[in-house]
Amino acid sequence: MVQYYQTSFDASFAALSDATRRGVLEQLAYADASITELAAKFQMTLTGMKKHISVLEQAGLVRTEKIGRVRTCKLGQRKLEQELLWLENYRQLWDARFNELDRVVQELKQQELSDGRP
Amino acid sequence: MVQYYQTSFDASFAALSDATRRGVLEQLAYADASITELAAKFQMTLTGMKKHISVLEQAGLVRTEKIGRVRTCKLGQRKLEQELLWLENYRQLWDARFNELDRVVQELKQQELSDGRP
DNA sequence: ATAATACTGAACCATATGGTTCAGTATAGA
DNA sequence: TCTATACTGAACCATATGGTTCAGTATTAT
Repeated sequence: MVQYYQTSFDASFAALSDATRRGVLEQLAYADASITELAAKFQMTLTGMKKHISVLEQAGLVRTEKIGRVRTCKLGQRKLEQELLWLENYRQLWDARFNELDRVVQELKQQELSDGRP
Repeated sequence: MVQYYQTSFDASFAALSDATRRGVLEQLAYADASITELAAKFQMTLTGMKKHISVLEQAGLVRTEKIGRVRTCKLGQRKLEQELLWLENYRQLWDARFNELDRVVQELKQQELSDGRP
């Protein structure tokens, strides 16, 4: 894994580790929203929501634009493709690892069998 | 999203938000390892590595077994399938959202055109 | 001009995180 | 039996997190 990805992964997975933030992302996938709207929907103070938005923005998952006194939040440029690839790769390794174990277990069983009947 | 998944997602994404822990998972996908081995590989005290392993264990990503004085760490039962599904779904929503924006932009262009020539 | 709205920043709080050291305990090896 | 190894737990530390309140500032509406 390249060093470059490390910090980026840290930030995006950390951003995803909070239910409110995952909810915000889902919400923004449905429609853009202001801080006030999001704060209301997730029952939180404006300041609290602002912090979450900052985290998402830092991770490149959300982009915001302030027009007048309203800051509108939209989905950012990152669609978590690298993270998706990491997970897919992991699942593949996991499967390979467990298939290998299965194989070993099968071999042991074979041995038992051949030990059983000479 | 069902409430049940929330805490589980919190734990697994939080576990993945650290480069050392992702490294440990990759390592364990390759071969089981003791705490000492992992601590050496990631240049950290035993106690430090033990904490990471605890986090991974809590998240169900790693399973350990102590035989004699050696605790061996192996991949856990969770292969992050739900998390993978969440990311896939998100990417899909993201694409849909941006395609929609493209469509709106196209419509605006069309309008400009028809405004241009009566 | 006044009042309401929308956000922002600082300060605070409790708890978590990622690491350490130090002092054990339990097991394995000579 | 003595010693080295492998882990474990408590305590500590600095910093981050997820939230709050309170006191602003900037915009919009009346």
